[in-house]
Amino acid sequence: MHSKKEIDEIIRLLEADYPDELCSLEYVKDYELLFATRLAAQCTDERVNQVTPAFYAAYPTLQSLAEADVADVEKYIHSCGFYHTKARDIVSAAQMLISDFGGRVPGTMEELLKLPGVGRKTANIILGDVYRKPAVVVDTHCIRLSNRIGLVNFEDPYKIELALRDILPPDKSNDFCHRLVLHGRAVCPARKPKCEICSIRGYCDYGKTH
DNA sequence: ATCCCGAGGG
DNA sequence: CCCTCTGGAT
Repeated sequence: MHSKKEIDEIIRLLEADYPDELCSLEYVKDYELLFATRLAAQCTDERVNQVTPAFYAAYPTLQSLAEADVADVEKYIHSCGFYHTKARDIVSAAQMLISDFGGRVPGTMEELLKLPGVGRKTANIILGDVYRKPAVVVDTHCIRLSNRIGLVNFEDPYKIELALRDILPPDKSNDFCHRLVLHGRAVCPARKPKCEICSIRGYCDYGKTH
């Protein structure tokens, strides 16, 4: 169990470690972030960034994506994995954005969750990064690090989202989740975490015992 | 064999 | 809760 003072210190240390470049997905338009996030499911951001330039060049508008042939979209995103589902989701989400949301990415959780292939994680990315609303993004890194640190002791993503919403200051939760991702990649991966160089080791249940 | 900024369905 | 969807890197 961590005190509020300890939580604040963890936030501060991670801010110092990762001052900027919080979002590692490259995008220009809002819907590009939405679809890049969909592509990032069980795939590295690095690989997503590798395929999106050619993909968005081939389909430069939301309308062109809505009219796209799913099999052709699959060719561009194939290396990201789950390409049948992802291609279908992207094309039908593009259609729904046009038909139901005036061609704009909506700014509420309820509306975002109506889009095919958009779950709470993707929705929170949009709420946080596009609309600058309080958002808790729970992905594989957030699950692993918040458990190792000892902020939570369960794996269910929605339960973690609710727990972190209570623990973290609303105006800092989104950036904090981004930094957990960066820290997860650089210092605290699933295998062989580098506790010896970790800035928050003293506040981490796992780090204190390893 | 395990992991990567998950979502949907049973 | 479980399972499936998938390629690429380690």
